[in-house]
Amino acid sequence: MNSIRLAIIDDHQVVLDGLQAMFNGYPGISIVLATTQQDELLSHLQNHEVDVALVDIQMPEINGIELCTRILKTDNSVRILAFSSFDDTHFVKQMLRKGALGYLLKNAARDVLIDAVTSVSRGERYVDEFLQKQILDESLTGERRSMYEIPLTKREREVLKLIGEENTNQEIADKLFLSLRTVETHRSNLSQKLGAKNAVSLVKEAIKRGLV
Amino acid sequence: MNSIRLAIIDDHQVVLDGLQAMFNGYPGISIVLATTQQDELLSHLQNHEVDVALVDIQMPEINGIELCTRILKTDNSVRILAFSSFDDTHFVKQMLRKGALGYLLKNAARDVLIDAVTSVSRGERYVDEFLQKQILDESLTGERRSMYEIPLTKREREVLKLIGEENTNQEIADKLFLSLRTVETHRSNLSQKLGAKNAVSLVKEAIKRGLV
DNA sequence: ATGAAACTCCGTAGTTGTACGGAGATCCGT
DNA sequence: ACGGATCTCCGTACAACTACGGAGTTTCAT
Repeated sequence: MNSIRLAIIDDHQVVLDGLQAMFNGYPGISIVLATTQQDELLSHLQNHEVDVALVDIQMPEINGIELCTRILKTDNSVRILAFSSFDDTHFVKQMLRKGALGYLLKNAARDVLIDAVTSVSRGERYVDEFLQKQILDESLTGERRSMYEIPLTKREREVLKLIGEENTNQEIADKLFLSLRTVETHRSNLSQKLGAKNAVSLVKEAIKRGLV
Repeated sequence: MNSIRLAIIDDHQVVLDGLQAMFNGYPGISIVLATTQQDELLSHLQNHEVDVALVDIQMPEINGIELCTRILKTDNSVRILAFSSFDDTHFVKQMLRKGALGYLLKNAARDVLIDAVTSVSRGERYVDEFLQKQILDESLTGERRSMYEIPLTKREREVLKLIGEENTNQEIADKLFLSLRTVETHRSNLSQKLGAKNAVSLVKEAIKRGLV
């Protein structure tokens, strides 16, 4: 049985080393690439076979979902295992929909890591136990959807973004070619959806959602 | 020559493993503790000698500066090496003032890590090269101080914090036993100091400063 | 003990955002 | 082709914040 060819990308050298160390004594997995550069990963994928890519999805300047897409565009046979300390369930679902086959939290222990990589290499979905439970809970209660998940319309997101960028309603109206009143409506809808008390809550939401 | 007794705290297991791996082949440093729990670190310090503590200063629920203080309160002979991916120079300075002897970025390579731990163990300050340069630049130009650094008075910080927590001026006045007008004054001073256009800018600042 | 900085408070006016509630136009999926 | 969601716009009244500018009182370091 061949060992699993694993490529790793993370912007922190220690994490790369930590992972190498973790997999070192384990023959079933061999690390074929460990890098901090997304270009390096992509070009590697063009020239070499890789079974699993362990991807840190919260790197500066790079959007995790975007990176996921690019990886699959380069080689759609790679199984992606997302690696993050971001535990918002909605984000997890997003990643899984965008092509990741697994989602692991950074505080995972060695055994879990090996287990996850192995599962994913076989084409099986693997989601961190904690998150699984979380998602299940949310599905059951139906109600406990994270703030994050409250769906906003495209327009609302645009407006929220501009609010976060310190525009007044009038400025937003000008930029989006809307009437002031329309912007006010969107804003009011946003406030209601997000349970926001005032501009401050809205900004915080905008930041949470990565709009700012 | 005895090897340096190093304690590590970080909330991610991989990072702990990565660090252990990095120091493994190096006899000059021996890791006496690697934990994700702050309590564990503190109780260890009470019963054992530790030369250097490598501290992840951005852990959930725990404020880096606060942790620093606690460590030194437990054993003020420990040399603290802050370990973070947060590269705001003002924050770095804060940490160094609050008792950390070194500040290292998480993307540091093995050699740098060893160098840093060794220096710090000798009581020498160690600051990440990139940050050193940054700080120097800022000192020279005098002007490029990060927004972060604009000094706020205690009251102003209190007010800014409450603004960030979604209070209206009236609510802030009530909580601090001030007149509404006073709060308005503070707010106006804050806006001026921070070049804030509106509430939104203020919140962003509050977040940057870790007040929220 | 003296002065600078910080903290406190106020008046007046004007701008911006919030809270109601109503309504036509458009897009999109079954 | 129909219905629901979305997007657009408006009236009115009120709440919250901003922009000026002025001034007395602590507090604290030299």
